[in-house]
Amino acid sequence: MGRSPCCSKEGLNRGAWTVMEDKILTEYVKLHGEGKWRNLAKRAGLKRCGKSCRLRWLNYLRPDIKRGNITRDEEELIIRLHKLLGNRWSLIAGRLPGRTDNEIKNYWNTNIGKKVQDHLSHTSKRSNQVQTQEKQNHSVERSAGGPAEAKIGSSCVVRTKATKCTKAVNVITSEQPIQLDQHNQIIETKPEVEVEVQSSMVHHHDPVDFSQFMLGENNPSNFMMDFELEENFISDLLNMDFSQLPCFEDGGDSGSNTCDKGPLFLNF
DNA sequence: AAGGGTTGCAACCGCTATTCC
DNA sequence: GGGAATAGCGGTTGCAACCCT
Repeated sequence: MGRSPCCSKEGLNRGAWTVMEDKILTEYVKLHGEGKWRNLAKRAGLKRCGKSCRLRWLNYLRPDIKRGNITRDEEELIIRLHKLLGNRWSLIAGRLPGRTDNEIKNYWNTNIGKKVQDHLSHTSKRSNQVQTQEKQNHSVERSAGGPAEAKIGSSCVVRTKATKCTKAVNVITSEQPIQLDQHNQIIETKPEVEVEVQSSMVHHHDPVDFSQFMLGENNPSNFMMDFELEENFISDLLNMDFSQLPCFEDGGDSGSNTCDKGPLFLNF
């Protein structure tokens, strides 16, 4: 395409922003608003590329930014949304007022992802014997979402760019649902989870043979549901109150909030 | 106290999508 | 319609702070 680089790097500052730079950028954005970042950088007299200015503003200088101290509620929400959306950090951040995609991504990679990894390595030891035969038959496939997603598995992840859709999907997954105890530690759960998704807004084209998505006859754990989502569908999905979903309800007695108590119905 | 290793996070990079002319 | 500019995203890197021996 012959696209020019976002900035010529000569003569531009890189690395950590100084207090003065922050002040200049903040004052300028307050005065003139966001957008046109390349011109903004020039006009504000900042020796930074526009991209860098945009990132600094969005991730650090915006007045509505909440920083640090991610609460347990927020962490649980991140886990739920990640399970649903995968590494769509910006979408996840959109559900957490004041949080940025970068912060959530970092938090996931340094905190939650680690817990999940520990959890999975622990459970994988225990289930090693059972899975040995399956591993011989199927190569381990990585999900499309990168390392963290590969660690967690993606059986409930809704891919927002896809080609096919379904009326109803019924997935029995052997994946371990994630539950946090009151000390924020991942706890063991029952291995079998039934997930059912129903949608009235997705397209109703040809019936889909879901067996084609299965990695193996009895190994749906890496199954990923692919939908072609209409704009209002994904918008509804992201605007709904996740706490109202049966899957995300506490169940009243245990503090658990995952799919271990029965089918998950997503009715749109 | 020192220095080597680890961690957390801000910033950068490369890419795609969208908008504008 | 095509190319450039801009916006936005997710993955990766660099480095300061912290921890451990």
